[in-house]
Amino acid sequence: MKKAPADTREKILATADQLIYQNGIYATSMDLLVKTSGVSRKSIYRYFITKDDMAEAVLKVRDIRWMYWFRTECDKGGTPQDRILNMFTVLKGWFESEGFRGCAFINTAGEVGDPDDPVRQIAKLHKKKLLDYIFELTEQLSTEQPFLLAKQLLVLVEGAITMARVMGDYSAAGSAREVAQLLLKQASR
Amino acid sequence: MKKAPADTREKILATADQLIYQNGIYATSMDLLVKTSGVSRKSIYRYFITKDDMAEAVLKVRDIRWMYWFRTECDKGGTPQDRILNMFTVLKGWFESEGFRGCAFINTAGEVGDPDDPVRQIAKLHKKKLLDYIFELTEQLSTEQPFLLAKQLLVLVEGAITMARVMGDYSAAGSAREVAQLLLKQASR
DNA sequence: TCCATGGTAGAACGATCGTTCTCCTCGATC
DNA sequence: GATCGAGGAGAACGATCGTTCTACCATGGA
Repeated sequence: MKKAPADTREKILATADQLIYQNGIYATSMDLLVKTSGVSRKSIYRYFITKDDMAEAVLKVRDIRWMYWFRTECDKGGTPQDRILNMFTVLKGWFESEGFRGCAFINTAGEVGDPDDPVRQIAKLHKKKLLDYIFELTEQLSTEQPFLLAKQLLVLVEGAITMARVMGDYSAAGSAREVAQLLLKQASR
Repeated sequence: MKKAPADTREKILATADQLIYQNGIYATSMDLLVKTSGVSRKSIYRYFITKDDMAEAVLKVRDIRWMYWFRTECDKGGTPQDRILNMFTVLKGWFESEGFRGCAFINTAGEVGDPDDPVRQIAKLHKKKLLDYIFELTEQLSTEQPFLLAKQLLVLVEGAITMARVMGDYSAAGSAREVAQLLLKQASR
């Protein structure tokens, strides 16, 4: 059975995603990617023009996959309030999962200095999507300024992720959750 | 007048600090450092065993300098409450300052995958110092659990910095400040 | 049967990396 | 005045980077 053309591309993306998430873009050499994925150099360059092009594709896929996963997990909560608080429980589970290395997009922003770099745009867009999702939730609350609340909640989410990554303090998810609880109480008055 | 031996070392550190902060450790080549600083390769390697060794020194100096600056700026507030809220005003000023590129230590955590790497330890310690400072402030409040409050405030600080860096949203400092205000109101009851 | 296609293996290119080296200059100290 | 150490300019080393190339293999449709 001949492999479908898309299979090779996906194997490249899946392997590169793991390598980039674990070690970063710079530390992921094409040589390492070839050896780890079992895909030849020629095939890699058939599907991607350059390494940067491939890194972009990897991050775009991760953006979609992560957002879908996060949304699905959080939406298991019943009320909008539950879903909002659920975000921080989901984060805690993520922190404690094997191979957790923080947010790939925050890491990318740390790696790539130029704010106009394509991968930085992807990172920016990713956080924008996250803000949009939180805004969807706060809109369902009977609060006066749901967008301001969404931004405040995003600060909590980003803070927890950053503390987990830099300090290794996974309890930051709990701290953020406590604050979120207070915010919700305040918003419902 | 012959230059004091320490002058060359400090020139290396000052130049490397700027380059690393702007572009990251990987993107800062020794070649670029030589050209930018005007210090010869030989002199650099006289004061630092390796590039990694130099990067460590750079981050250690920045840790001390940033903490001193942040502390001094925040302490201009009068009451402990003022100082705590002042943190976010100071952050906003930092975000809007020329050449702002986020927190060098969060960036380092994004660049260096290995959590046991020496530079990652420096980053971790830096955030620990920041937590200690915030704890000093919350201890002066008549609240029951000053350490928990300090951790919550640190989540807000890290969240604001991360949003400023990744999204370019400097208003995150204001969002974090609003939440901090609510936390203080809650703590003083 | 032939041939286009997608794949692997691996050599090879030029560029750049961190690091070391040689050769030269200058200024302070004995 | 001789000596020594700090520093500068730049060549050079081996390693590794991203990228391209050649050679060969396997498959499926005309």
